[in-house]
Amino acid sequence: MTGRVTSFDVAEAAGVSQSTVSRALRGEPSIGTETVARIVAAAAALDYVPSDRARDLSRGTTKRIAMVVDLENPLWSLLVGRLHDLLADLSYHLTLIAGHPDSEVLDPALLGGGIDGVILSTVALDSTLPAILQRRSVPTVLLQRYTEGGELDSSVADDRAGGAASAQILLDAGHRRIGALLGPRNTSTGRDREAGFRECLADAGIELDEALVRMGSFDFSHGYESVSGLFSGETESPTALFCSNDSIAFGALNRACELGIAVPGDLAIVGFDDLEQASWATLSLSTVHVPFDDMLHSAVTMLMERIAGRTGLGRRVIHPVYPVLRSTHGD
Amino acid sequence: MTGRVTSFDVAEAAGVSQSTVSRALRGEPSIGTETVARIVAAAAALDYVPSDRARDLSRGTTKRIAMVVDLENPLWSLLVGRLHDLLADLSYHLTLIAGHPDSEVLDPALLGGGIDGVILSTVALDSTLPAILQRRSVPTVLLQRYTEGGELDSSVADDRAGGAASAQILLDAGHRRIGALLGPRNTSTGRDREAGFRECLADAGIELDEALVRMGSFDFSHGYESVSGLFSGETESPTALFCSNDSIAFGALNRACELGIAVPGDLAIVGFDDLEQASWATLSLSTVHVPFDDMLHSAVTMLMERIAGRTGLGRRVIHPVYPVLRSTHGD
DNA sequence: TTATGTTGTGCATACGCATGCACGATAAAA
DNA sequence: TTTTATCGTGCATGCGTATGCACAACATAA
Repeated sequence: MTGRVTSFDVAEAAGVSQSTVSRALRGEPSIGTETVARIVAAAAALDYVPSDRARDLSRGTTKRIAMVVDLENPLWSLLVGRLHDLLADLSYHLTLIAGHPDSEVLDPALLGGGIDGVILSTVALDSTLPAILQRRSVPTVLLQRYTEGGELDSSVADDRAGGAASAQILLDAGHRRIGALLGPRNTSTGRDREAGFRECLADAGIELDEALVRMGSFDFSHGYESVSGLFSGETESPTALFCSNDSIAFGALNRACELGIAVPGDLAIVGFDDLEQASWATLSLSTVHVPFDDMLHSAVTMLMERIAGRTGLGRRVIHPVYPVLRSTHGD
Repeated sequence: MTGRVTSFDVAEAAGVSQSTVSRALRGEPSIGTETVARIVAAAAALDYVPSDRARDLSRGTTKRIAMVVDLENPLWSLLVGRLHDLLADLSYHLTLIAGHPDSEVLDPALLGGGIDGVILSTVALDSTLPAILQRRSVPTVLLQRYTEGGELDSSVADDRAGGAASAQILLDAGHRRIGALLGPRNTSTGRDREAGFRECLADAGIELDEALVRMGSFDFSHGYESVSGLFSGETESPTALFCSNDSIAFGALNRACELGIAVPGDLAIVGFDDLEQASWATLSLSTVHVPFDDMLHSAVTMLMERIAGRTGLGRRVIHPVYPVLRSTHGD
């Protein structure tokens, strides 16, 4: 069906053997110049296209990387887009696989040898996936989150420092009654950003009112609904809100807008990630910049090393973050 | 490397032949219940995982679909995310391939039989890709745009009607001096949306001032920069702006915000696509809703039919669109 | 002239699962 | 008891490319 024409057909047309065709078309230097020319001509004439399936089986490699992403989290598109380009430069293709931090469904495609490596960006702290992949010797890198047992390479942001930086922004702006819309504690990003945030407040001697803290997923609706709750009049509302990521912050921001809560006048908001939209004038979100490009770059580098055969314990690359002051933090 | 353990090993452990293992594990009914049990046990004991590579070669199929997307256009993430889920339900995986409407680079992966089908969402009207894929009998569907020669199935929106609807929104709001930030004319979306828009204005007897028309790509910066240009004071500015998609509209909206141009007071804006963010209170973009879910659904349906062997001329499914009035159109 | 390289090709086989066909065994029908 | 199904398995081969090894042809050195 696919490649009706095989290398055997080309071989016959060119009057050589199949192996010679294979070598010639892949540019092996051992084939005579004239022979190559003849083979190339024959291949062109026959409209020959090598079978990827056969090549994959024969070479034991597929030049394909799987990325496990959380499709609920808008962040994935940012990561995937750039990753695609990075991999394309290395002649790899990208296959998408959905994964939620909670559901531990292991896509069989990850173990069947249909891919050369995996990039995990949705793992929970106690995820079992990493261990499985490792046992099966599937080259794997953790992208944005890490797990408890540090057996795998990981490329992450300095979430703790970022959480602290975020708190500092609000403190510097004079806020004392600060709320927090946090991400899941079973993710390193959720946990560390929270830890950094709390630490900074504690260092400043500010007590965090737990009534102003909301746990939720890393998405728009968490921010949206939390603001509804915090401003329902049942308790005294915060003057500032730390959000564990920009999506949450956008949700908060928009709900505040709907409720007529002035930002940052009545409510300051800081996010985390520095998504593209954060810089839009209409939103102008103060946030913490996460260097996704750098993170992706080292993730890919480490993955390639693993594919090339590097062994040994996991390496953890932590990328620095920095605050970006725009309009929503007050001051 | 990958699956050190093969079906031969399982066969030996279970005391049967390799072919029986293959049949048993795939649930062929012809294998005795007890034998199956023995094989399953052996497979589990040996930690056997079938080789996807070998299966692909042998079956002549890969259960993998490639989607060609334009990574510059934010729309792709919306499409890809949902497509992934639709395909997952059918046990297919999604592989991403970058493509620009202009550059006609044909990724060799599309022809090598490494995928079972292709969804093209970035084609230009005169693209040669469709013809190539068709000649090679690669099941293919055009997603959001179509091409001149209607040989392939396509699932698109009623862009012409949408363009008209958009113009009507602005006319109804009383605008007469209307500008337009259009997408590329070598795409069906760009051309048809423009055509519908112009047609509607013409029907209403309104003349479009070509000085207020800007052509560009379907992205944020087109909108952003065009507003800079239109309000540089060199010519009389428009009171309303038709944008060929939401990304352009967001660019326009944000630039207007920066320049202190009130929307919709000084400038009305309508977009096209109805991206998620359009509904955010902070943006509240009036736009034309495109039913991406429906479009994806029929695209996938048609693709599966082609993979199943349907032949014949291309079918074109046109999905209706409708205006969504929010806050930016004036009124 | 014999020994010693080079260079260019072909042969044979590996890769690991899927599957058409044949066959032995047990059961049902004659 | 012989015939005809039915069921369960194994054998052999296909899928199409990659590659180790052998070898012939021709060149260079001794």
